[in-house]
Amino acid sequence: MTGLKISEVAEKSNVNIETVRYYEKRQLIPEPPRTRAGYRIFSLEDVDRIKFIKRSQELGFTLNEIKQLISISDDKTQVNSEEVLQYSVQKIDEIEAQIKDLEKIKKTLQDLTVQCSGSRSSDGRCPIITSLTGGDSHE
Amino acid sequence: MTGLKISEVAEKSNVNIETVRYYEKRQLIPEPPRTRAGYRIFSLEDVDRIKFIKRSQELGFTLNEIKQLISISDDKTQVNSEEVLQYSVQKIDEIEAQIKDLEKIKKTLQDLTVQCSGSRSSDGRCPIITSLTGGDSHE
DNA sequence: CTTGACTTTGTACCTAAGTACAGGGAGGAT
DNA sequence: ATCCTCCCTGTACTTAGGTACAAAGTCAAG
Repeated sequence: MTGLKISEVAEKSNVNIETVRYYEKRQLIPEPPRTRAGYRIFSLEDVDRIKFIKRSQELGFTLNEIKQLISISDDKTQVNSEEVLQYSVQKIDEIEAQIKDLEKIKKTLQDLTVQCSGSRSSDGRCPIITSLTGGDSHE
Repeated sequence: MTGLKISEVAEKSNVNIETVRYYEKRQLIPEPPRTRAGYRIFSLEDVDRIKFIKRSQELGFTLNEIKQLISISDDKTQVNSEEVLQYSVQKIDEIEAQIKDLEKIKKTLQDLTVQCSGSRSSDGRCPIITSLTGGDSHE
């Protein structure tokens, strides 16, 4: 009686129906049992798992990483905590690297726009363009 | 005599040969003239343009945006500077938003790992997993 | 003249995370 | 019995920026 149809599970977990089927195919959720007619029957645990997937994605994990995360957390040995921790620390490092790259890009772009605003009255050529075009400055 | 073959232009601008053809198809570089046999003939300006594209990509511009940038800079009216400036300012905003998102993700992940390291001796369940799985905390 | 390195075109494949659609079956209300 | 809505499968398409490959033509050296 607690069985949910695909549209129900999709709605409860705020994803598209196709996404549910896609997660099943990617083996991120277990293969659900079926009615005699072939309809999938989901449980509230499936809803929780999909929400877990979505929250993990927001934290920057890919579906493959999430699959790993799930298998670690399903495996209830005492060591699992260690592995997940390592995963997360690594992910934090990756995010930090991304932030650094973006900061650098931002700085470059800001420098260029400052130059551009400053020298506008001279010849009409934007320093952003000329700096990108000509001067083989960084290689 | 200054004509460059595709492999030469690719090497000089540090991209794959296929990438050069791809940029031509995407109209990021002008259609080069051909020899009677159909071989493309490039110039040093093409090398500069490809380098421009690559540098712009590093600054976070997409190929479509770069195409715009090129058409603005080719159009030598006095207003071009203004447009490029606006483009860049907008891009800076986008980058800032991205950085903010990443900072937030990083903070969440850090909080979780701190909790995880702290409470490791209790029951072996990692707080990262349990916090993602159960507690419908944010929605 | 043959070999090897290069070029041409067109098409298909790649990652990531889905979305869309076609063609068919099922369930329940009228 | 019919209608509407839902579900099934399988396949193709999407974005972005390329990469890879096959079959064929070209060029220069030996």
